[in-house]
Amino acid sequence: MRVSTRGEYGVRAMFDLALNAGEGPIALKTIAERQMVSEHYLEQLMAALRKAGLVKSKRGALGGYELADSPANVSIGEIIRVLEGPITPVDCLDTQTASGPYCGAPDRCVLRNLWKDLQDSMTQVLDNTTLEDLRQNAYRLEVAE
Amino acid sequence: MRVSTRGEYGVRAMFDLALNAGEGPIALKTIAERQMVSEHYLEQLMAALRKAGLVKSKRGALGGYELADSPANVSIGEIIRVLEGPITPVDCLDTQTASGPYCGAPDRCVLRNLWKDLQDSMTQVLDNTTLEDLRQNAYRLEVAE
DNA sequence: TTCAATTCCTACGGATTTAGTCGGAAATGA
DNA sequence: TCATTTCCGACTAAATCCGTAGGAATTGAA
Repeated sequence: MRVSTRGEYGVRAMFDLALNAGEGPIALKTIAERQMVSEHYLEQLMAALRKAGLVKSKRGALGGYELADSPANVSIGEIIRVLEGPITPVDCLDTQTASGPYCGAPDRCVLRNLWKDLQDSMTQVLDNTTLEDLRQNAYRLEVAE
Repeated sequence: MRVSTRGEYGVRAMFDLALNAGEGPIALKTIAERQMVSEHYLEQLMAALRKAGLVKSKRGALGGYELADSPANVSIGEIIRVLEGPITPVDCLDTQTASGPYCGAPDRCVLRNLWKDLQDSMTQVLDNTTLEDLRQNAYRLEVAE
C-alpha cells in the first residue's frame, strides 16, 4: 500500500516547480539538489512527465523544466498515474480480465466492492488535491510561524 | 498503490472463514481450493494470522482453522496490517525517523500532510469494514438474484 | 496400535520490480 | 567555440514478491 519513490519524488519535483512557477525553466540539477534526489533518476521521471504533457522542457544552457499548466489544473492523482500507472489496490478493478472465483462475476463480487471502496477513497484525495492546494498550504504554514 | 497477494488472499481466506463461522474448523486445503490459491502459500498467511490471534487452529485429523472472534469484531484493516505491515503510503508517517528536506519538520511538511490525508482515507475504509459487513453484503447480493 | 489427515516449521529459489547508474548524443545561450 | 543542459538507451544491484520443498508433530478414527 505504498507510493513508490517514482510517485513520491515526482510529486515533490512537481511541487517544487509549482513553488517556482512563472520564473522560467528550472534546471533538473536545481530540483534534484533541493529535493535531495538522484539527478539521473529524477531525469527519468521528468521524461515521463514531459511525454504526458505535465511539464515542458527547454534544452541547452539556461534550460530546464516548468509546469505546462497552472498549478490549480494539476492534481496529484495525475502525477501519480503518469509515474506509477493506474491507482488501484487490485488489478481486477482496471482490467476487465476475469480470473479466480470472484472477478468472474464483478457485480456480485463482495471483495471487489471492498477494493472499489478503497480505490474511491484514495482517488477522492489524490484527484481533488492540486499543486495549487499544496502551494497554499505551504504559504499558510509559513505565515503561521 | 497495490495490495499484495498476501493481503488479498488473506482477506479472502478470512472472508471464507466468516461465511463458514460456527461450523467448526475448516481445513486449509478446503479454503485453498475454494479460493483457488496455493495451499502452501496460504499456510504461511494463516500462520501469521494465527500468531496475531485472528484465527485459531486445530491440528490433526478433522483439524483446520476458524475465526478467533466474531466476524463483526474483525476489520479488514487488522487483517492487512498483520499480513503487510502498517497501512501507509510513505514510511515517514509511521517511523519518526526524519530524512530529507521535509520530514525533518513533520508539522510543516506539506507533502507529509498530503500523505497523511491519503492514509486517513484508506484506513477510514479498511478499519470500518468488518468481515460481518462483507458477509451481509454477500447475503444481499444472493437474495437480490 | 496403526494410519491417514492435518497443522506446523524452516529453508530455499525464481521472477519481477524498484531504484537507481553510466555514457554519450543533441540542443542552446553566452 | 564552449559550458550547460536536456534527451536517450542500456545496464545493474538489491529488494521484494510469490511462491515451493520437505519433513516433523498432532489428532481422530478404524
